[in-house]
Amino acid sequence: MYNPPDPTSYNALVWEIVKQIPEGIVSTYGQIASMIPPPEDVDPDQYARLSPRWVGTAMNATPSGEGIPWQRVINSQGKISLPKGSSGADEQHGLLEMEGVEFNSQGRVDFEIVGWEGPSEDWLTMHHLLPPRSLKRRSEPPATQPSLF
DNA sequence: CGTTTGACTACGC
DNA sequence: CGCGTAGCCAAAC
Repeated sequence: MYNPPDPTSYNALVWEIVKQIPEGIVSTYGQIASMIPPPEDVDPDQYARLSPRWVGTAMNATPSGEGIPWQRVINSQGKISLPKGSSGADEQHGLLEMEGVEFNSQGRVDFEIVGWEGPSEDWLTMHHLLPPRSLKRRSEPPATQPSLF
């Protein structure tokens, strides 16, 4: 994968966003990446493909003791991404269950129930970020969006 | 100094 | 549901 233009500031931004995830709620690498605007000199498509991995890299470098709820970031399949059986995966699973997040028999959470909707519009605007893409992949998307005008 | 390997994701079988 | 693939950088081996 290739790395973000400025890994240091990118990581800090990722952690800042992760801090906004409420207890008992989870987000995904891709959803967090979708809030961070692509640099102007980067192809949007390429950015969309690679940025989730940058978020993963940022999470891997999460500093401890700064109140960053790293456990609330899982993959798009609703599963924990840390190596299965590793102490890290066990810890993440435990912390989430502690918050009331439930896993089914296949080790997956239900985004319909615990999926994050993202920070408030105000917070996003304040930080120059984009609205996150929804975690719920509905087989039946809203065909007709009520006109706002 | 050449290879391997990433806390990812969407998509096809 | 599980497995393989592309993406194509850079740090760790």
